[in-house]
Amino acid sequence: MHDTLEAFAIQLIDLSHPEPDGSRRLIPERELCARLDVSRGALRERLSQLEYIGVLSRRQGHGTYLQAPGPDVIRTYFTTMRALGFLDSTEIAEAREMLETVVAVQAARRATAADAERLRALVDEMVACTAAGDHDAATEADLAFHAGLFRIVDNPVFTMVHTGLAYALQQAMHERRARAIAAETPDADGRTETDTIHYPVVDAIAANDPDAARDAIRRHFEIHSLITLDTAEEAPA
Amino acid sequence: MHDTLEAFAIQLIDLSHPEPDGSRRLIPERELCARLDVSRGALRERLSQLEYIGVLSRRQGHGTYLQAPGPDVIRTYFTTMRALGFLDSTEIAEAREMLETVVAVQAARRATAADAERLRALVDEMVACTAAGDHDAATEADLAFHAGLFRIVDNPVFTMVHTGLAYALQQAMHERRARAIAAETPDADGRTETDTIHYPVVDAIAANDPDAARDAIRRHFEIHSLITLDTAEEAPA
DNA sequence: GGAGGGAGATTGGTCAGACCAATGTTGACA
DNA sequence: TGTCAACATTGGTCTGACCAATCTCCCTCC
Repeated sequence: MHDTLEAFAIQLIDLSHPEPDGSRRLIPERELCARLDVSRGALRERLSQLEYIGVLSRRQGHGTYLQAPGPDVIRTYFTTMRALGFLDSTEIAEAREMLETVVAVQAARRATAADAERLRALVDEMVACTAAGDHDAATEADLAFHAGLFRIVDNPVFTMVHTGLAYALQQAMHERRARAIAAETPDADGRTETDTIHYPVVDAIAANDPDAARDAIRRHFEIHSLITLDTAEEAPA
Repeated sequence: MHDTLEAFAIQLIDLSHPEPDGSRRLIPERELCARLDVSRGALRERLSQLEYIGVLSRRQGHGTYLQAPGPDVIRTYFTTMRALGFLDSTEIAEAREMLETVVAVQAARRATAADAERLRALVDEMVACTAAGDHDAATEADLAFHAGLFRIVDNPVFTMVHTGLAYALQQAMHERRARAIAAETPDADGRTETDTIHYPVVDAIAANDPDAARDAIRRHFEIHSLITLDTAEEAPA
């Protein structure tokens, strides 16, 4: 078992059979051991690594499957690094904002009218939730809006990284949003600045105007940044 | 062992002792099993996951250490996904170019004169290598230049992601560069377009001009893109 | 005949103990 | 004092067994 993980993974393809849903079912672990001439313990160590990165799932009493990883594959990666103090929230938040900026610009280049409408609907929903006092739902809609930007650009690497960063920041984002809401004075329509700042982003994307999108998302982060939210974490070292 | 990986990792901190180099040495596996009330096999499955993401290293006959992950932690992640066909080179290349674009812009905001000089030296070296006919060394210098952009911005998330993407593209990049060099006609100084296109990036960064940096890096990718390099890969499904 | 349920098979999850392999440590010997 | 062999430490692997969740199939009962 001194192969690289990718070499090991490739071997598994030949030791599996296709399923109707597009995944591939591996032969049972005990057979795999025999075929690869390795003990079950060593095999399971490798399988658990592949499971960790989301390309493999195991169900007791059912089987083991090779599958396309979901968008949250990188999630545990960042949350673990953050939990151990090897990344702090400031660094994660900074990366997220730079990522969203470039994605908003790219989305403005690529968005169809339908894409823009979907985005606008999400902002409308967020505003409605805020007006109704349901801040948790509003935060959900907020997250959906940002995920929507990535959906337009439709690059799996960016989507995975962004999803992972969003998870790692989730706690901080909820707290920050609650604080922002509390500090803001709603206008006549019950909208907070946090809500309305999203519309220029939608407008720019609907107009396919990358430069306007860059300005709008930048203004958004100016009043809604998570950077420097908490820097008091300490590394375990 | 139904904890999340980050919860498990946090437990380990208390079961380790600091080392002079800043890492933390875990107590032996057999003791860990007893303390965590779990079998060695199950424990090792978890440890191998942490090892995979680079926050833990194991040396036979030596010990197990918690450590800060290096910049290449995400490498196996992308290479494995690519090997299994869940990511293709086009997607990886696109992400890399968008990432480098935003990083070049940010670098232009933050770069000191010393930063810019380091970058310029790398391009000079690349040009010298090309002129001397050492295309491998030139490619190395090229990679170092792009890594240098990330060093200026100094965000560990971006650095990790970029390093991982670069690894996953390494083969493709070498091939592409060899092809580009072969197709180009050097100018009077023996410089190819691939070489000289880097200087405007350095100039923009030295001038702390983000907009110029964006234009320069975009022009760079227009003649040096890896996107659509190969799209003939097939998913194992 | 159809629905429900239980026995058994399948398969991943865990455990225990042993031995192998690499590394570090100690102390005897030249 | 330097060298090296024996031993201790520690991660790496193997074997075989049993547990737990799930599925399959057939029997029973309505």
